[in-house]
Formats: sequence, structure tokens, C-alpha cells
Amino acid sequence: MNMAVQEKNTEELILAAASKVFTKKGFAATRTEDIAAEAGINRALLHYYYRDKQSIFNIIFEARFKEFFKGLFVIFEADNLTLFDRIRRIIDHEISSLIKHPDLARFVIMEIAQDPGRLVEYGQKLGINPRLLIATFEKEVALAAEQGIIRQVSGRQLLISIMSLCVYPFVARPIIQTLMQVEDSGFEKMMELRKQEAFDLIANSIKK
Amino acid sequence: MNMAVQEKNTEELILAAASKVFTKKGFAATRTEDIAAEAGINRALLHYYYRDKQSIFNIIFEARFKEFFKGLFVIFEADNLTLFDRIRRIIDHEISSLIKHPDLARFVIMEIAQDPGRLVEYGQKLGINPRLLIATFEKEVALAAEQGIIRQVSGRQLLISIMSLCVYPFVARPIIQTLMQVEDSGFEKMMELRKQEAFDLIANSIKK
DNA sequence: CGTATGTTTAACAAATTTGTTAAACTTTTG
DNA sequence: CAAAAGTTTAACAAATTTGTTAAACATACG
Repeated sequence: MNMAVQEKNTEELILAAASKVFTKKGFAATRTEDIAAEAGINRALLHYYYRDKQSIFNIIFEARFKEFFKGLFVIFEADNLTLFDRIRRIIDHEISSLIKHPDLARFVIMEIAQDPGRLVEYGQKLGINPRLLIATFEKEVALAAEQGIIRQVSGRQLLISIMSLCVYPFVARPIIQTLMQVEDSGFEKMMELRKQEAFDLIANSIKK
Repeated sequence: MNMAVQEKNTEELILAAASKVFTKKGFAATRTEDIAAEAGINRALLHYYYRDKQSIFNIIFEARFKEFFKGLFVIFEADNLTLFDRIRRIIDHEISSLIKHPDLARFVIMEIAQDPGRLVEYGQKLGINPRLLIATFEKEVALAAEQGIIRQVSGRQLLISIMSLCVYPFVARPIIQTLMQVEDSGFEKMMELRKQEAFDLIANSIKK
């Protein structure tokens, strides 16, 4: 028994366990037994609370989906920011979030790749409109270019670059850590440094 | 029957089908029936040629693993290159390769994440030593900094940035295409442009 | 106390997936 | 042609996974 952490009731405990296992292994490779074991209970009890594996997955996926795309919302936050400050915020938020939630990006990307329809479906379900956010960002970039604040640049490519620099290291984390022989703590330190690194990269490339 | 494409014998046809299905869905979500169907044959015949699902997967994974890490070898190629030219080559090769092999990066990353031990195992099996390549790259970066060709910069972060800019768009491709509403051809065009885009980003950030 | 709720155990049925086999049929090839 | 190799069909057993159930047990609570 884990004495330290047990403020949660069983229902939440199962979800927490499911989140962990699904996020790590994906839907297909996850066994209901894995979830039960992770929660320290048995499969019977798991079904006492939840209909089936799929329904648990849906709950988890919705939460993780939301978490992952929350990063994009930072684009909107605070109207009176310069483009540079906005980019800095996006990067900071994205990396901080992914440090806190290992495997989040890989999980969401992999499951969406399995069925891209989910992206639209869950976007609507959660009232998220990522397309609008992207369009907004593109407009802001175009405006900044017109005003001579930055050089002419494709908003889409820029956005993809920002996301790449932030998200990819976490997606490829097992490869990076193995090849570069860094522990979890070392990796997280690298990612903290990466905030500045990524911002400089982007800022240098768009400034006039 | 597909009359146009059938220079392959059944054995290879099965592997091609398996490659396609495994790469798209991953090991756990792939059914042997899916592979047989993709190859236009039945499961009995599939087992006539191959012992089991796992043995087919091993063959495919080895090939894909090799393909994916071939990108890193470009670091070594041609001794008398400037760092800038080398980076340009890495980027060009990486993006060209991923345009030709959709889902390659996602597949390899996903399966290594499931079991990072594979990275070491298959690296040895194929006589690939990615750590050496990374070390070599780091040395070259350090040297260039000493010589005043570039500013002082972490070789690791630089390498991660290069890979991020090239690989991430393909990993997140389903998301990008859905949100930015571009077809395959449009995406590939974006990626062609990305070669220059990514190079400029990197070059600007390290030049003095 | 005793009743409701939560939990475990164990067993089970159903569904899915995998791998095998035998027989028949087709194509290749000596 | 005749044998060999390739392929399909159909059926099957085994293993795995899923979801259900009933009974017993534990705990919380009125």
C-alpha cells in the first residue's frame, strides 16, 4: 500500500492509473489488467466503476487532448503582447507543460495519427477551435511583417517551427535520453535551457 | 488483381504489406489479418512464409530503424565539408527521406518508446553507433566555435533543434494537415520549402 | 447493531486473435 | 505429362483478452 498518496477515491484512482498506462502504451497495447494493477485493484472493481476499456479511454483521451491543445490557447492570451512576447510565452508554456506531463505529446499525436477524425470530433466536443487560433496567429505575423517589426515570413512555417522546437524533444525523449545518456533530471534541465534556446532561434530568424 | 504492380514475389509482397500496416498502426494494433488483406492473400499463406507476427515485425522494424537512423550518418559523410554545408545536407536528407517514407519517424519513435532497449539492441545488430555520431557532431561544433566560425553553442541542443525542425512536422503530420487543411501534395510542398526555412533558422542562430 | 456500499475472489462465457492443419485446387517446372 | 511448389478454403485448437457474475468479505454509516 502506498500510504503517502491516497487522498483519491477509487474512481479517480482508476482514472489516474488509466491515464498513466494509456499515455505510456497507447490504447491498443494497454490491457485492462495493466490499469487495474497500476491502480492496485482488480478488474472486477474496475468494471464496477466503468463500463469498459473504451469508455475509460475516452475520458482519458479527452482530458489529455485538452491538456495538449491548451498550449495553443496561449496564442490568444493577453491581447496587448508583442509578437515576440507572445512567442516567448508559447514556448515557455509548452515546455513547462511537457516537463510536467511526460509522454503527453507522444500519446496525443499517436492516437490522433491512428484516427485523425478524433481531432475534429474532440475539438468540437471541447469547444476548441484550433483552426481559428492558427488563423489568428497567421494574421498577427502578417501584421508584424507589414509594420516592419519582423521580416516577411510564413506564419504557418513559423508556427510549425515553434512547435517543433518545443514538442519534438519530448516525443523523441526515449531516443534522446538513450543516445545522449542523460537521466530524467538531466533531460529536464536541458529542456529548461531549451526555452531560451528555442526563443533565440525563432527570434533571430524573424527579426529584421 | 493489381496488374500494374506485381514484380514482387509473395514473400516480398508480404513484407511490403507488413511494412505498410505496421508502420501505420504499430505492432499492438496490427492484426495478422490486416497484413494478409493488404498483401491480397490469406493468413494461412502468410504463415507458410513466416513463423509468426513477431518475426515479421522484427524484419520490418530492423529495416525501418536502419532507414530512420541513416539520417544521422549524413553527419559523417564527406569529410571536407563546412559545418554549414553539413547541416544543410543533414536537413535536406532528413526531409527528403521523410517525404518518401510517410509515417517512418512516428513508427520508429513510437516503437522505441514502447521499449527503449530496442534502440541499443538494433543499433548493435546493425553496427550503427549513433552515440559516436553525436559525439562527432559535438566535436565539430566545438571546433567551429573555437575557430570563431560560429558563436559558442551547445552541440546537443543544436542537434536536437535540427532534428526537431525536420522530423516533428512529419510526426505531427495528421494534426498539421487537419488543422491547416492541406492535402498530401500541399504538405509535401511545405516540407520542400522547409528545407531552406530550417536551414536559415539554424544558420542564423549559430553564425557570429 | 445491521444495512448499504465497496472490494476481493474465483469462476465463467464470449469475443478476438493467433497459429496450425488437412484437403483441394492452381500454377510452375522438370 | 507428372511432380513440386504455391495458394485457397475451412476448420480447428490454443491463447489472450474482455466483460460478467455470484459469493464472500470488509468497511462505512445510519
